Amino acid sequence: MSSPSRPPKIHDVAKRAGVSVATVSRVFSNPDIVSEKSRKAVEKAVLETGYTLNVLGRNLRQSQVGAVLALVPNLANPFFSEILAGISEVLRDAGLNLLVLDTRQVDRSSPTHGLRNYLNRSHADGIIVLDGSLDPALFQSPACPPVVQACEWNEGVPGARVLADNAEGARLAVAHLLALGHRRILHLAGPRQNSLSVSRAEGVAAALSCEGLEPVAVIEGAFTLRSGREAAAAVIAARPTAVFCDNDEMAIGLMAGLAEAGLSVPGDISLVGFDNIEMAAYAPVPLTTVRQRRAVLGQEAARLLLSQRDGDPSETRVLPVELCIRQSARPV
Amino acid sequence: MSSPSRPPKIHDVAKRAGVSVATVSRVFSNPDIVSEKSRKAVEKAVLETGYTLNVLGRNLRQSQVGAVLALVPNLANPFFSEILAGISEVLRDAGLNLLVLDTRQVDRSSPTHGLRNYLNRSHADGIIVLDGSLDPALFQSPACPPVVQACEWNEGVPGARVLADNAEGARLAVAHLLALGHRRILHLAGPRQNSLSVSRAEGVAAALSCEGLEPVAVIEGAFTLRSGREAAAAVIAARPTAVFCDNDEMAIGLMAGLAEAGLSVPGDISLVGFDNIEMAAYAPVPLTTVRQRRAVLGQEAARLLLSQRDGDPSETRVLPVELCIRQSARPV
DNA sequence: ACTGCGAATGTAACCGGTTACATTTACGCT
DNA sequence: AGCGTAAATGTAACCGGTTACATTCGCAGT
Repeated sequence: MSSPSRPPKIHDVAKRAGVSVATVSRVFSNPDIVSEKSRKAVEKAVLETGYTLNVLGRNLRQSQVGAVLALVPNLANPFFSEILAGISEVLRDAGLNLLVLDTRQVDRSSPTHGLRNYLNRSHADGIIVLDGSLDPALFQSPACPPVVQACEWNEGVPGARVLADNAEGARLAVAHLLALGHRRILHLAGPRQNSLSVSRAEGVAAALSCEGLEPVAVIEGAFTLRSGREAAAAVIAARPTAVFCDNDEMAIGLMAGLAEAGLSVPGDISLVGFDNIEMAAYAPVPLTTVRQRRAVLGQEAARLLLSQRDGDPSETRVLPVELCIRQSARPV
Repeated sequence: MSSPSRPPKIHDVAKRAGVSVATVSRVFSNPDIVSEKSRKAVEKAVLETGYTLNVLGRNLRQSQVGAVLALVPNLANPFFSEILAGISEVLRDAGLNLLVLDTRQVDRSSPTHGLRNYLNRSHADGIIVLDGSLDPALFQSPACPPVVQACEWNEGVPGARVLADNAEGARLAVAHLLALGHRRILHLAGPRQNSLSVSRAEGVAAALSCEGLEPVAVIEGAFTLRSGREAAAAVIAARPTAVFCDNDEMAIGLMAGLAEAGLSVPGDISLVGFDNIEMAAYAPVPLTTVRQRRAVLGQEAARLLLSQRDGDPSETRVLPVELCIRQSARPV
């Protein structure tokens, strides 16, 4: 449309439309306060020049980035993708972009490089932390934007939290096994220091203590398929009649490991998982598990971040979970 | 450390260190050209004031965003998470951030809103497109930054491409089935217009034509577990001895559907998938499939984008695939 | 005609860095 | 001492918008 040389600036549009730059700016940010006549003139000039707003200029002046950073422990882990989708959805409606950073890929501790650089108002307008293993000191800086923790959490980190009712979910799962008559129940847990593992262990203990029981063993896994399979030998050695797994992937891995050892699920051992990933229904034996709505969790995290940014006090929101009964657990 | 009022600016640091703002700036961007003495003074002043660089200012001046945008068809689909991880890794090493946008969540066509706003130099320094179904006209604007297509692609979109050797993968899979003696082979494909489906269909045809054969049927699915399961009835009706599925999820879904119908894999029907998702090895019957390295694909896409940004000509890179033999396919 | 007032618009400072260019400094050499 | 040159530093313009504040305009009321 115009000279092919350099991209048109707001100034060019203003000159062409016969108005000031302020008016052009207002047409973009607050069209209602400019007269019909000027507005039309500006819109025409925009079309003629092919002008597009340079967001960098606006962002600098308004001291905002227009993006929120999500810190995920492992971007390749499908568990997080649905949470991210929920986050993304809410952010988009608020006109914000989603930045994603894999905390594994980044130097977590260096005082001057690595993660610290990202935790800055000029990098993101807010941060959603899905990784409970980060140093809380990182978030103490006055330059750090508002923070919301989702899914996993860490006591030292300030700001709102949104999490599934992990203890209740584990309690439901184990209560289900107890109701089926199981007494020798094993807990295939996540990493010891992980906040999810801790609260799920509480739920397990709560359910078992009603009957005066304890787990026949607690085995530590890594939330992965492989670690589930590798736990099979140790599980068998403990001779449980049922296993509660801290997530579905370990449960499915364990299923494979038990099959290799010639044991059948649920014939020899009953299994309950956690998360209700889509694959749970398609496992060798459809998996009884605890559903947590990951998309909702992401949405809620984004909403909390937005309201925190607007000055609302930070709160902790606990999302309900429910038992999803399939075929991997049955009476002794 | 300093006044709690407003965050320190580069000017404050300069005054404190007794140097000019230019020197401070140079300490950050090019420390080698400033004298030892000044450098120490600046570093000391930075610590004392708690100064942190405001990236917005720098970005505006340098007309760069410091981020690359990835356009994914469905963020909740775990297939993409590993690609994103690969992209993220390379970008991080180049000092760039990863922005993610779910193209489902966004108005694809509006001329003034939706996607178009994002395809702008002031939004991202480059774009990686993982969605082959976008209108190529979107990328024609002179304000659009460099584009790389990965995985799926669209002929009309300019720029480099990186893709797995889909045709070869499909050919390998079907040749494997032929070698096992299968003659009645069915193709459970992706959506008809999808670029992956198209090239995989070519590979299927290439392998079959060597024997003068054609698929006994082609069924269109949606790359999902559910669509695989739902295809079971139509599959059975066509009476194949083997099925090649365009991805692992449909294969696993189909496995479930066949089991419900009382058919065994590979006893009654052999199955081959595509992708080698982690779950493939843990399916009810470990799935023979075609491996494509998704992380590598993402890395390569990011590398191509970087070199394209540096002025290198855009090229198309085809990544090798390999057959991964497990237990879901066996001789007739 | 004059005043008052709200709506519309314009001017110019400002956001916080980077960097071209000018200037100063340090130092070796005749 | 005088000069030339390279290294180090400083000054101020610049990136491209937004917005506080001042100004002008339009119109109703007396």
